[in-house]
Amino acid sequence: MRFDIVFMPELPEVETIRKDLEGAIVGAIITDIWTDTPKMLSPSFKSVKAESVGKKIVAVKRRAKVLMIDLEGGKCLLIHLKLSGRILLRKPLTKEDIYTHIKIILKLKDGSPLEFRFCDLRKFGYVKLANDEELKKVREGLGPEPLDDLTLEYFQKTLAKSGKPVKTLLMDQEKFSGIGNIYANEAFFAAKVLPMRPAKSLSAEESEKLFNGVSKVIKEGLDNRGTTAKDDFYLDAFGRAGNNESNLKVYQKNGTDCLVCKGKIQRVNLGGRGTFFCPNCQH
DNA sequence: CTAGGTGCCTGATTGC
DNA sequence: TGCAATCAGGCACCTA
Repeated sequence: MRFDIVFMPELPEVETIRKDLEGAIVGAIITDIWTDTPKMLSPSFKSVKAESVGKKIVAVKRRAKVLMIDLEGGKCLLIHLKLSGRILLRKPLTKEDIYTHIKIILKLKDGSPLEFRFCDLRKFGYVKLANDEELKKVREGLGPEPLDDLTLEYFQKTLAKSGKPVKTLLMDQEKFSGIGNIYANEAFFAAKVLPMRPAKSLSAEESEKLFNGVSKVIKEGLDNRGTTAKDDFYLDAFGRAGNNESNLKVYQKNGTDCLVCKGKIQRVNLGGRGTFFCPNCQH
């Protein structure tokens, strides 16, 4: 078990963190920011600090996999966890997370007795003080939210226009959004469709099944507060694991028996990503 | 426009 | 044994 390597937060994980944060830090004032990795802050550590310290947090929103911290006065911090990012709310001066790669700390007061710790082993994540263009890109440049805005019509039209492997297209954040490797693999199993098929080769019936599969697995993930899988170690903002692992049918299960047909789950590389499927159930 | 490649980063794994 | 090369992974950015 690699307990602190990759967490891969997707929509259900980021939304779970968002809810945790909303209940805990809205109303708090950022009193200081610390980092040992200034590269993770943009446009610069100095500007993030200058625009954030002294400001009250008025809302915590989410768009796709991006967290949006709205500050009093209209500025917004965009936070992306990428592969290995984690946010932990901890009491100041505790050493609970000393081995968990703390990179950025927002110190808070008034409404929150907690420190906001951004931990990230890979350092791929970021905290970005968004300008208007970046804000617009996040709000309008990403694909529709799978549970709120995604329609079957758009889904089928978008698939019909592309010859890319359908899983690669589903994970394209500009066409769709919030779907990462775990939920993509599970959606294809639910739909009984092979992820390497060219997107436009899916029949209307198959693409509708996939549409429903996406909705099903994202909802399950949300209801279970995210997936903490075998080789991952996603935690919510209070350090609790998600409960969705028992719903996984194929992700990281290569070599094991399919739960439906007793065939063997296979793994292939698709667009540089591990792709898991049952060659018997999925066509 | 799309398709493909690379860089970011670190720890586990594999190769010699 | 020890050390170097390889790999995974979301996404930005680059080139053809």
